[in-house]
Amino acid sequence: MLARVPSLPTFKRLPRAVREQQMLDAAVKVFSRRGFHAASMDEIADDAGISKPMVYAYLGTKEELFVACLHREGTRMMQAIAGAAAPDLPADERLWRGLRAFFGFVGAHRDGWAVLYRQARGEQPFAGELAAMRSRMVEVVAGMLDHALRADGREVPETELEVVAYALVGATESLADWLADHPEADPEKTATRMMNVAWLGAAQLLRGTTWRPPST
Amino acid sequence: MLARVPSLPTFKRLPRAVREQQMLDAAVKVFSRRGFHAASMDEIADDAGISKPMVYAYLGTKEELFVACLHREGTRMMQAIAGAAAPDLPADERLWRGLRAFFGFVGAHRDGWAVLYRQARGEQPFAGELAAMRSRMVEVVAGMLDHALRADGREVPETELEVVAYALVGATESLADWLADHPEADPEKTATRMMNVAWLGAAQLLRGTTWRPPST
DNA sequence: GATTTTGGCTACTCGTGCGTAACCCTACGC
DNA sequence: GCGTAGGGTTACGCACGAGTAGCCAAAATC
Repeated sequence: MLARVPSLPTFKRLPRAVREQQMLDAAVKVFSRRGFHAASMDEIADDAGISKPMVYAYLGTKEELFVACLHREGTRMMQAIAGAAAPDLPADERLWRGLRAFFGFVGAHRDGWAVLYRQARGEQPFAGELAAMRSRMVEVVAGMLDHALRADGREVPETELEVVAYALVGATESLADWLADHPEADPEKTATRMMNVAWLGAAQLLRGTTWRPPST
Repeated sequence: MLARVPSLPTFKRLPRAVREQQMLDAAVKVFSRRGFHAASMDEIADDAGISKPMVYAYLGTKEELFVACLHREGTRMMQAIAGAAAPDLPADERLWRGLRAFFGFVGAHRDGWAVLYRQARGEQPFAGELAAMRSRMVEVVAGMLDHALRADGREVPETELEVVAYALVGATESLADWLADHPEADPEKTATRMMNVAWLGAAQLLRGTTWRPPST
């Protein structure tokens, strides 16, 4: 019925690896704008300049696609940070470098961050995935604090450290959200601010200063 | 076809106000467990012990229902906090009381918090709603810092304060998540930890101490 | 130059779940 | 004692979007 146009030379046969990246780019973009559920596979395929079945053929179902996005972006981020923080530097220097790398990354991948990390927090199937990454971050930060403390001859129960680390990571993520929402803001400056909050507080804690609740 | 049982006395005619609360309770519960999209109106209605059309009649569409949940829980939380923090106390005392009230609330409404605030972060239609609440919190915290600073004769640009406040609020939310995930954890203790991170850091800032990036 | 592999498409099926039409019955006001 | 408003129900329409069947063509490969 359809007068099949005999393949108008849209000749765009590309190798799988390339197409997969295009699809992931499109997926990140669409997921970030619409949210996981509101995003449609059709729109993603469309945005990638390809048809839906190809997406299924290469990256699998919608959930698998989202996880693939999460992994790619997460790995990129981890690498950016790991590459910046040499483990033999003093704690504040390491923290500073890590933060700078982190905010630099978020600044450069604003919607990648916004899309995935913001999305993944809510949706059940992915919350675990994300939580695992966050855990690794918390671990690293807690390890750093612990290291600094021991070097100072002090020791603090693990749970305590973990909670503090959790708070710091949370604050950092929060500022990342802020950064993602303020396109004109400077990542470097944001990192400095975070450092102010985190380090001045952490320094006190490392020194052994502790705040105590007033007798109620 | 159905042999209609002539109204077995399930007699459960309740006034609108009551049913609405039951529905909201059920909605909060289901939304928090399943997430906004995965939650079905049927399940909510079921859980509230009522039929679906009643939910539509009283609370409107799914989105409207969710917003209603957000509002109820948000208002409750705000009241809990506002009731605790008298405005004429010193900054640290106010902060402490606010945090204690906050974590107390989250501890007592774990799934209310988890469900709504965690959900609302991701979903486009509600992100705004949530952002507005967060803004009010940030405002309050920033105002507090500003107040303390002025009393000390110092002054700091508004944006700077806002970002610091944002980080503190973020850290607090993060610990709230942690608390919601750890049923055995003590809200009071969590509040103390947060106070340690926030106040020891903030105190330094208030004193005028500032961290500066090393010359790269 | 034939064959197989790989990249690609159009056009469907089918489940799921929101929202509603149409109807029922009890309690209260008068 | 009777009408009516408000609490309640079942059973459906319908749209939307994930995932698929089936087919085509251009490169590799032999």
